[in-house]
Amino acid sequence: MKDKKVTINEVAAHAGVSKSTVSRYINGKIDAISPKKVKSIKKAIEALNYRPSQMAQGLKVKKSKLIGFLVADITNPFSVATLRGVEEVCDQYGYSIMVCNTDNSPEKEREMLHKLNAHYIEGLIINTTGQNNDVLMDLISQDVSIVLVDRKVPGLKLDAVTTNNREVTSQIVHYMYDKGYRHVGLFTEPMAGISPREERASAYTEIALERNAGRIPQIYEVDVKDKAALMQAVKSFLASGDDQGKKAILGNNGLLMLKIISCLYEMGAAIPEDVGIAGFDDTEWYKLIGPGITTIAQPSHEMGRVAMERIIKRLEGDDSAPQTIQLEAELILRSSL
Amino acid sequence: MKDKKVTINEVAAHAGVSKSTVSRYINGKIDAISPKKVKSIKKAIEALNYRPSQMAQGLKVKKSKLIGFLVADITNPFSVATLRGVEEVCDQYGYSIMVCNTDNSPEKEREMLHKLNAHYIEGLIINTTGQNNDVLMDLISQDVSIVLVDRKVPGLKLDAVTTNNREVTSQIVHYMYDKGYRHVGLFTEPMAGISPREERASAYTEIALERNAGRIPQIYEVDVKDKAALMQAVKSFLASGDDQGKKAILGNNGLLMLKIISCLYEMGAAIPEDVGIAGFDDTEWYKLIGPGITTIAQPSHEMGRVAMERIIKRLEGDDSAPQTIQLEAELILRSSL
DNA sequence: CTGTTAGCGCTTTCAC
DNA sequence: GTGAAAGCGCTAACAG
Repeated sequence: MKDKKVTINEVAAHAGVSKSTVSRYINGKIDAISPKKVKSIKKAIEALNYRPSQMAQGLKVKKSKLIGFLVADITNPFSVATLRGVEEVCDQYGYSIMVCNTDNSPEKEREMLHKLNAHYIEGLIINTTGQNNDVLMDLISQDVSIVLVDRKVPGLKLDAVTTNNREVTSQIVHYMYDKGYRHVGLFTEPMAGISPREERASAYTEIALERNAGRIPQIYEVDVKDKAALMQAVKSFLASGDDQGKKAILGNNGLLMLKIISCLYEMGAAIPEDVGIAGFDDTEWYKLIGPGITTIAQPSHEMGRVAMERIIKRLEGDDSAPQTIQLEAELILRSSL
Repeated sequence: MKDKKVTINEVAAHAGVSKSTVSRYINGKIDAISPKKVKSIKKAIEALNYRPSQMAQGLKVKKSKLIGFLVADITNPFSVATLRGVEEVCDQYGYSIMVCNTDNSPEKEREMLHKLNAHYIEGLIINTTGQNNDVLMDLISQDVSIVLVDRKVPGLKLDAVTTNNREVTSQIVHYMYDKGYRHVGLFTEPMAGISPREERASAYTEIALERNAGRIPQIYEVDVKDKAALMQAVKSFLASGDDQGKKAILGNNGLLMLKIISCLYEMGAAIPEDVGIAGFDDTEWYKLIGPGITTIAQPSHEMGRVAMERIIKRLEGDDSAPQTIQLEAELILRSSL
């Protein structure tokens, strides 16, 4: 039962060659080996069911074939879609993924980064809190390729993959006013220096100011985890102002949208009759809820792919200046507005 | 910039001790070291920002601190919830998780298994296709602890964590008939030897036979990916029989439910007026769709926790007979029936 | 073409 | 208490 792992030595013995030759074989230097030895090595490997140890290889060549994927919350469908994209190209190149959640906690993020580092990850795709730039720099200096997804960090010269948050936010806010809404409120998770949130808020503010002169843009920073507070915020928005003109909510991400809709549902508010709503991230159930939720679909899967491809390029030696790749989000009109 | 990684040797040099002593320190054998050396080592580690290499440690002690999580599809919310559970206890014990998707393909599963094996995973939590028992046995013989989640495999004596599929399926099917439905159709992904699907189908069949004498239970095996075929199946079910009595659909998992509801929505069928529906897995949006979807909530998060705890126990040396831990799913009544 | 040798970063006897 | 030495499984010169 305890076969333990078969090593290169046993293969070498079985095949009657030295382990260097087996090593050559493993590494594809087949035409530097005599055909007969190739055969016997191949046979030995099959007979013994041998698989080279990543750990040993890695220790030697400093390549773990591991990619870290550090997200705020894997529960967010956005993250899962991204992960899938990352995975696609990882598979293609023989990399494996280590997934970690930070729950948006800088401390946890720090811890995870150290852990990933101990595993000698070669690449890191991260949705950072922005509070651990020092650790990130450490990683860089140890030759791990990093790409930021979704969130950029001011002052960190790193590859990044983002969406055109400003443009698309303007677009939807304009659309909301065009639809006749007089009061558009933005609900967002705490901005805390997180770039997409800030970009969206800033684009929202700009348009809201422009389209609704005299009315102060209403931004509600809420904690998705705190249902009661969220309910409170929603109620407060609905009760706000002079009560003239229709109101609509713009939700900053899919998870938050879910919670907001949930609140509306509990309050018995009809969409879009009582209140319009639109938000970021498109999940498959958006079209099933009530009249269908109008939304901004982010190319999350694509973002994952692109991010990982960037890492591959870096790993292959590309050392051009860090670039941020901006992908286009798409406005999907349904009937919640 | 290229600081490269600092090693135990540098720490030893900096602290003026041998690397053995540093090693002892790392491994917590502190009271076997003189206090002054402890101090200087500690200082050196901090100064140098040293982190021991998992790879080197692992190679030496045959412990990678890596757990494999192999699921059919991480896109399924069930999998994500489970992953979160697994992660919780992993964090607690210093393990990291390697996540892989098999897409229910035995070949891909096999490949992933080999990859994980090359990384010397210590534990494996798997949602298996059931077609790679040989590889699983290999892993076992190499001392990796395996626990099956959700899906059991006949003939494989392994720890498993499942839900009480039969009981809860009976319960809901009874409930459906009690509610006055005369025709209950089960929609499931291909059973193909996958235990929960079979258990549910068998429980369904039993109750359907019992409650609706004379009518043959209707099981539709469909591919979630094939929208057209699914639509066809739904239509066929709705058109079936003598058209007397209300019809209801029982969907075998969350992803499938989403697709089915989507079909119903496109067909303009009202829930529950035109057709009742209920299914497995509870996702947060279930309650927001139409009248709210009646469902069977599986304790997926808990399943992940329990599975990983089992692995920890095994890793700690527990070698009692494999056990299957059955957790209770819960019927959540809403208004889709 | 192929084997010998050294060593990746760490742990672990085994003496002192 | 502590260091020297050997070795985990593998790769990479370096000879031959």
